[in-house]
Amino acid sequence: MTEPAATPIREYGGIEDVFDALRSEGHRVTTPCRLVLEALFRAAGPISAQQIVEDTPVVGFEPSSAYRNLERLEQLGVIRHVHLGHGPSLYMLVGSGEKEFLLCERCGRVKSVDPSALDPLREQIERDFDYRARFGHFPIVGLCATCAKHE
Amino acid sequence: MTEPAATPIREYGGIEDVFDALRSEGHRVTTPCRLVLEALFRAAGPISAQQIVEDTPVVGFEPSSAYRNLERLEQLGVIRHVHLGHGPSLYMLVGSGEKEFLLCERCGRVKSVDPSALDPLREQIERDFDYRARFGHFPIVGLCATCAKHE
DNA sequence: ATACTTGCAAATGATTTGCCAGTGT
DNA sequence: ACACTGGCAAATCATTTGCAAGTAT
Repeated sequence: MTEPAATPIREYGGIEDVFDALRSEGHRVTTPCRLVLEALFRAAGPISAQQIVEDTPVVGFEPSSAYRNLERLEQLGVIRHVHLGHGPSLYMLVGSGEKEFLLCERCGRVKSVDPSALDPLREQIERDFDYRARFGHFPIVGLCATCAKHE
Repeated sequence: MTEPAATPIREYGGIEDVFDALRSEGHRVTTPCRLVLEALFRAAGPISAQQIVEDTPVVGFEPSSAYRNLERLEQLGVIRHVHLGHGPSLYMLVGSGEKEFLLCERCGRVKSVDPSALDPLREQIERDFDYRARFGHFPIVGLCATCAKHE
């Protein structure tokens, strides 16, 4: 692994701040760490570890390194992941608008909503079942309007 | 695979009816098919393919056969499965009280509830998001009362 | 300098598939 | 009889781990 980063990501803003924050907390900002974060900054939405590696044309950038960095960054609260049905975990940056998800298990479409939009639901679940529901890690799964009609 | 079935399951009632139903629809009731169904009839709750094989001391009963039969039986509507967080799919008989689930992602505890208990929730989700939520295949995930306190 | 990280290969866990032999109807 | 199934081995997919070599601080 000797190539420079694929693209300077400066224009997305913020990534250097993440590097600084990591360093100031005593963590090392290594090449794979940077590549993972750059891919996540580049991404339009939640992406898999495999996508992160594929979207990064740097020889020697290994899935295992991506996973190790994803785990570390998640523990540090920089990123998080969601399980959308079957399929791999999808990772995203924390902070850029916390979201919770509704997944259509027929067409796979994902609706991202503001947690506050689900608060009434959460309250009802809390009241009825004494559970604090969270839909940011595992989404609400069902059928979207379109697919519900086709059933 | 030449051994007789591990245990006669007659006392659980109903399994012979399932065999008859399968045969009358032109499906073959083979040894692995019986073993899978027997394990599911025996089980207290949803169990994994691995548990099914482990709970069945019949040499030559292979995971692949268990999976093939689980898939078939599911397509026939005899069984279904749920994804409880990480970990393998858990299979159960259909009909013996349809349930939907709430999973505590901290302690792993699962609460099974009658679908009707979630209908108000479903209505709210339908109203607010135009989604028909179903929690029988993917549960509601969050924190149970106990774990919510410890957070 | 040195502890933390990596690259790479091999292991893991859940599940699937290929293929030919076996069996339920 | 014969198509549907099974056993078994190997493949797949997502992810993890072991370990010696590399590197960020």
